[in-house]
Amino acid sequence: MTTEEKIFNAARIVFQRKGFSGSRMQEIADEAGINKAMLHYCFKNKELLFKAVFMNAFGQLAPKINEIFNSQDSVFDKITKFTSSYISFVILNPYLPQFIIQEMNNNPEFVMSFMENENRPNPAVLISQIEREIADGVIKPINPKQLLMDVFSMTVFPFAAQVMMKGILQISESEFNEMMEERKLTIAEQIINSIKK
Amino acid sequence: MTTEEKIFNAARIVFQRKGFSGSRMQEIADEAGINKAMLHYCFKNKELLFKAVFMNAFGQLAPKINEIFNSQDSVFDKITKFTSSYISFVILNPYLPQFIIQEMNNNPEFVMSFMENENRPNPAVLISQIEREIADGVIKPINPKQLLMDVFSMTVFPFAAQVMMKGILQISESEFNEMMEERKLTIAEQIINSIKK
DNA sequence: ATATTTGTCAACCAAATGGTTAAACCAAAT
DNA sequence: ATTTGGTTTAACCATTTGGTTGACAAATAT
Repeated sequence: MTTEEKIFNAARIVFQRKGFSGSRMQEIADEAGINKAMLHYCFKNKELLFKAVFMNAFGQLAPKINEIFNSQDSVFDKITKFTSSYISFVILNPYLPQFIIQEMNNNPEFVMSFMENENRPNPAVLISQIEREIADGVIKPINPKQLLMDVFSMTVFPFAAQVMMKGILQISESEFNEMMEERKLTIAEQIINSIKK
Repeated sequence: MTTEEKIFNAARIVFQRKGFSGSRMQEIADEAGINKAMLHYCFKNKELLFKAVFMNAFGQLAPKINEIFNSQDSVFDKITKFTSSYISFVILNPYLPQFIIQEMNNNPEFVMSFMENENRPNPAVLISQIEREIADGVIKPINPKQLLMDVFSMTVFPFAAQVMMKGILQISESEFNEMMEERKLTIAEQIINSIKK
């Protein structure tokens, strides 16, 4: 593993746990097991290092989502594929959702700036498809954006609010993961049931 | 408005927007229109000021939730009341959910410590009630904790991930609020439909 | 072999930041 | 009028923190 990779991985761990302003360059250096000066040698400064980590995180998710959203599948299939593959991925990267949401809230303009490129999750195609399937009588008349919000909510929220949900529901790490595995199968079914005609 | 109140309100605004580590004492002082030394005169230090703000935020939500969860209503009525009154409240305090979730993630041990007292959202009663109604054949056999997760997800997520959802769905502040008003009525109906026998 | 570039570090620096202090201010009590 | 108590401030302090420098080692090229 190159030094740059060591730094990047360390930065990912620290930034995702503590956010941009809660993270210290020294802590990242320690985590990477190298000198603090190396951070600046490899990544210029904190902001650029953060940007690299954030865009990598986002860049892992967005294409996956777009691929599903823009495929030739039916709306029902897209919902099924999205929930299942999103949960599979995020179980392996449990800090990602909260990390992205947090930094977007704390620093909207900074984040939104590189939210414009073609790599952002773009549901435009899916939305028209939903409208078409409504017109065709396959789906009940609903607001497509509300449907998308439902899908994201049911899928992403448990991870984003993981600590809180564990606290409220009094469940352990492993119980939580079991519940998420279960959700992989149930969420889509439930949502589809509520919108199919 | 007393100085202490001015400080507290300023702190609430700044902390909720930028989180604990992203907030500066000077910025809070400026927002309150007073000298920085007053912060320390009134609230000793940053941590205690933050604690006051956080516990106030949490203290506004938890009792509301418990009141509904522990009432004499049916499960269906509880779901309806929760979603509707939660959304009404949070529309007026849109930064609250993300604030609470963020600080819980960034600082689990600190937050979990006062998650032990009687003031935390406690769904124990509701969970047994769900089990009873399942046994009685009113509700389909489901995992009660999954049901709670669904309710929280559908209700809280759009606010917690507000900035991201606005970005992805390309909606404005006012469109967002309209959607939330609509959700007040539809979410409960949708969830109830998916679990009623 | 030698020069040159690249990688790595200990020590250092300037700015930011949380926190303190001592004096001034002011209203109420004497 | 003077004292007294809490309130408010400007100036200051110690530490933390992001970032830099110059020396030195390890490759890489000539």
